[in-house]
Amino acid sequence: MTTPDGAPDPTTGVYAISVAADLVGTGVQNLRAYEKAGLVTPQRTAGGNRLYSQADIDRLRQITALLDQGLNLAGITMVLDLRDENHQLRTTRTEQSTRQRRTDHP
DNA sequence: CTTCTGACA
DNA sequence: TGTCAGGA
Repeated sequence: MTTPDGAPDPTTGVYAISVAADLVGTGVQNLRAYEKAGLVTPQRTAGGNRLYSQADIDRLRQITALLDQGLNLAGITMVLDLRDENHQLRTTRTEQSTRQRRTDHP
């Protein structure tokens, strides 16, 4: 089930674990370890194969970057959680504030 | 491709 | 603790 280098499967639009691994620059075993730690949650095929989307690849890149900076998996979990949480808060807040600004200064 | 297990810095 | 290697 090997996919061509760097190219996502056209039918599924996602990467196999092997291409995701050397795309990020690590082994497949580590990616499973990251999933076990809850750092990434790739979808699964009917056969049980992991399907890494482009968003998952970006997430994996952030993980390795944070890993190089000396954080452990627990720390990275907090960072990514806070990052998602803050993103939600920011988007809702900017929507409200723009709505507020329009009413304050028409 | 999957899971599990053991070993190393 | 995270990473890597081998085998089912």
